[in-house]
Amino acid sequence: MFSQSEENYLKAIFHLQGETDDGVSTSSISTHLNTKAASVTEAVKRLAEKKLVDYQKYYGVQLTETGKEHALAVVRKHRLWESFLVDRLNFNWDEVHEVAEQLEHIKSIKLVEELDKFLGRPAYDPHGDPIPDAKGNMPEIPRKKLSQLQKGDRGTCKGFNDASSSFLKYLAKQQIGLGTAVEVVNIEKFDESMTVRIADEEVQLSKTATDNIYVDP
Amino acid sequence: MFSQSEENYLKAIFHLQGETDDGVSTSSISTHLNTKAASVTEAVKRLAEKKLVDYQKYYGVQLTETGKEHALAVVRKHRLWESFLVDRLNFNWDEVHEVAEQLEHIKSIKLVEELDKFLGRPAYDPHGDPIPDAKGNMPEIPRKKLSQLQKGDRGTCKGFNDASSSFLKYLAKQQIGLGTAVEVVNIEKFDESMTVRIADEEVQLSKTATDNIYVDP
DNA sequence: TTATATTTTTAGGTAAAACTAACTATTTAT
DNA sequence: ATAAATAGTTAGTTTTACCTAAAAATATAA
Repeated sequence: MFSQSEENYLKAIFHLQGETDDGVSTSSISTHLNTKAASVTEAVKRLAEKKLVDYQKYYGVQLTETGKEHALAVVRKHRLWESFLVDRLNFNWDEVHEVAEQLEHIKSIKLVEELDKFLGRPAYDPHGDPIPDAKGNMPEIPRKKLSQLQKGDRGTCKGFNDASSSFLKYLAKQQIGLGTAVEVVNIEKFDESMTVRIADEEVQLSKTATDNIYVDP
Repeated sequence: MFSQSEENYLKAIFHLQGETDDGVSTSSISTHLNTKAASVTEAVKRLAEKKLVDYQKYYGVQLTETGKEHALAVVRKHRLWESFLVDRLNFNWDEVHEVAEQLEHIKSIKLVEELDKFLGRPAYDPHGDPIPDAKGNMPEIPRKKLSQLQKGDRGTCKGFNDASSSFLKYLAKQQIGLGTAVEVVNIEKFDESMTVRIADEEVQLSKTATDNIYVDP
């Protein structure tokens, strides 16, 4: 089995890897996990020894097949627990992250399977992110960033990219949540900030914000 | 906050302390936690430094008020999670322990409170053990397992833990039901099986069976 | 293309939590 | 009451996972 720390590294690398095929840098991992670069180098060496990542000095890391499977298993648990907290325990979707960070490390295959069944095998978590199935397959959804919409376009919020609690609180304050209907009223040229209409209220959103909000047309 | 290891020590000391007022011995803790006595001495020193136990070299440890509160909080979480696993996730009562050992260390006051509410504020866990409330109070009359009675003790059956049909058939065959009066005639040392008198008949019950029968004195 | 800046790694240190082996205190039995 | 047995503690290691400071490699800019 793997330690919590190892699982956190796998997850971080998974998230940072994204679509690209190049290695994930030491510093990006250290930023993501709030540790120092030196600690990352050590951790990554341990992971490489265990064949969970491919690591080349000075050129970053990539998950191996095994590493990716494990990362996906952790992501699956994280998102299932978030669903549980919101759907069954009355948590708000912006206060589940830290707790799910702990719960995702619980080791029990039966627990995950039964939790999934109990929740009705949800495809998306409360943030709109897809939940991998037991084999690591994600449901595929076409998602657009709010920042990609044009003036006059309408959409429905389907997910949020940045899971930081400050961002989630910001969204809550603006009355934006999953399923919220938005209409682009105006886009400022100089900073790409957006004025959007939400239930007859007009709200100003920075490019940073609209980059992190996913919408369906 | 306290580490998992520290919480495990607190819980072990709590369980070993029982009713008595004398200190819990190093060796009993090491047996309970499957560690070595030397490790316990070290751990206990750390706990004493944090004012969670009173420790006198060579004379064992006792929980302080704070230590006891914390131990009870962990016990509460453990038993709530066991209830959740059995009542909602279709676990059998004999496969929940290891998972609950992990879940009991999750840190979130809201989680415990909401879980308790979600489960309908149960008074007993699936093993029949009382669940402390948020303040650390246990339900008044804790139920006893038949296996906890001594030779010569009498009791009345108040409930059964294992609801499997094989167990219920077994009980029916032995003429044991709700309200049945039992008297402990003998306890075998080597396998803890019990001879009980039920309406002038003597019956042999395994430890597995007596663990699943609750009695009032 | 060389100098500077940035990034990454190495080296050395710390703390928690376990271990073994050796020593010390307490208890028990003759 | 003293020796033997049992129990508990100390000392010295190990592993994991973090850190800082210094060195090395890579990237960038004049």
